[in-house]
Amino acid sequence: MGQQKSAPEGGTRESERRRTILRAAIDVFARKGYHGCRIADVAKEAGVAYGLVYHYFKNKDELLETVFETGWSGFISRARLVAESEGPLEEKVRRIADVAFEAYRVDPRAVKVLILEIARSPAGARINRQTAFVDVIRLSAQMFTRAKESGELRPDVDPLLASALLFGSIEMGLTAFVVGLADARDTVMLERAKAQIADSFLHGVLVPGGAPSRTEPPRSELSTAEPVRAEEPKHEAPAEVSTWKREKSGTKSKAPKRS
Amino acid sequence: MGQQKSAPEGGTRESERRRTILRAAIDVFARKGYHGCRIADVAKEAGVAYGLVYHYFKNKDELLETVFETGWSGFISRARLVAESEGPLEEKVRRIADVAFEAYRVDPRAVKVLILEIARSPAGARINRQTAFVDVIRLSAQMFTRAKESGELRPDVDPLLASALLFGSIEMGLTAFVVGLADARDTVMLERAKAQIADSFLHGVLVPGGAPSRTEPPRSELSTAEPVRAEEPKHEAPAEVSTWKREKSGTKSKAPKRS
DNA sequence: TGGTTGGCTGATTTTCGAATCAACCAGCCG
DNA sequence: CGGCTGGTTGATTCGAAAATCAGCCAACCA
Repeated sequence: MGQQKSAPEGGTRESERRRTILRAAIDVFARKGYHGCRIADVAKEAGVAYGLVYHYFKNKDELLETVFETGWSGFISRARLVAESEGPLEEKVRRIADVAFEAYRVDPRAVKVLILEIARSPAGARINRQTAFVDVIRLSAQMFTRAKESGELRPDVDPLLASALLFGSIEMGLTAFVVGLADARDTVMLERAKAQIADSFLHGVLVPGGAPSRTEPPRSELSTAEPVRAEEPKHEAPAEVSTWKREKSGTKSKAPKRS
Repeated sequence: MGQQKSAPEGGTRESERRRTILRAAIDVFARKGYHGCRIADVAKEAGVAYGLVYHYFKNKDELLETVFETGWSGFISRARLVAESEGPLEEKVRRIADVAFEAYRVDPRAVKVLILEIARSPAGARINRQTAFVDVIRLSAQMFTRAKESGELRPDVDPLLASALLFGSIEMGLTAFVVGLADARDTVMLERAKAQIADSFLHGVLVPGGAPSRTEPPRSELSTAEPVRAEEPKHEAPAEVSTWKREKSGTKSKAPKRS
């Protein structure tokens, strides 16, 4: 593995390959899941030789780890910027939701991987995935603590929990799209979702009368026009759920087909 | 997964073994995750021979599937009962939170498996863990739709999304405990968490003044064309930051140690 | 133009664990 | 008692895919 890249200049060119592979990894992971794909799939997607993947990444785990850090660090730094900025809590919360949804808009597949493969990955125990999540939660918990001190937040609200709830809402909101519960192509829907998340979260958390030192616009702003779309996104199969008949005997249950 | 011999009686004795294995599977999955453990681990945990696992379960997938269904079915039926009952929305929401937290109190490890293993769906989509989850969301979405019709719910709230947010909050709230962010042994904390979840969710969703039984809320639609969001999305730049520079250094990587 | 370097290749080796299976044993029936 | 039945065992098999490695070749230098 030595593969010293002591050569500083060639870097760019070299990184290009590396990035290509990383990009391919994100796409493949998003499509088949981390465990459901082989390094060969990633290599093929990237259009490079199998071995090259190992030239740039020590092993499959490191690949996922890198995908994670790459995507997550972006989100975290943006979120931190917002959380530590000055301004009313309400605005911060909305901006955090913005950050999350914007990330999704820009690169839905990357977000999908983060949410599906990493956010809940139990294996994360050993690596810092969970730690990373915990970090964001703590980060925003501080934001809430400060808001509480300044009287913007209801005194009976626990900062840490509030923080967890906010991100829980955001995550689940995104998950709805990721999983296909809602149509991700529907931009309006995305906007509305973002607004509703911040909105419903805030009104349960903010001091009813409005924060002291800040004139808050009368709530609302949501549903600008557009009647709520019929609430039944019919597409997406009903899923056979209970109908699920294990059987498949012959077929090995593992991954059925590859590529 | 009935498909267990047609003989209904012998069931009990035989099931005992089966249950032991199932229980062991839950524990092991909770500890190392589905992919992170081998059948051998489950067998050892259960104190039975390796081969016996295959006597009761067709394969590893079916084992997880069973764990999953077993756990979900309980929660789902309870939740359905609440969702379809009569009464004010507020009460229903609180009871749903109750159900979730009670499940956690009774068997935290099982809940952990459900929560952590939930959204990951094998590409093949053969196992629908998420389907069960989606079902609950749809179920409660119906509850919200009804509440909306009866005027209990703000008209500008999307039922499906509201449903997702509720469970997102619950899930993340529980996750905080699962992950150790909050001390799960602290009963008071659990109670408070449950209350805060329902509370903050409700206050952002319920019609402020309480719900008259049938009055279509006159609440003029939030005027607002769109003034509010002053700062608009800050056009997040490239999602993937470029901050990454990580060197592959000697991150450990694989997980050499197996128990 | 010959030599050296290093990104790159992909067949080969190794690892690893799911799934199988032949044998074992306890109870039961005739 | 002896033979049958079915739960139980764990070493063995076997496929899949992770990781390695012996070189290839293009670019660059002397």
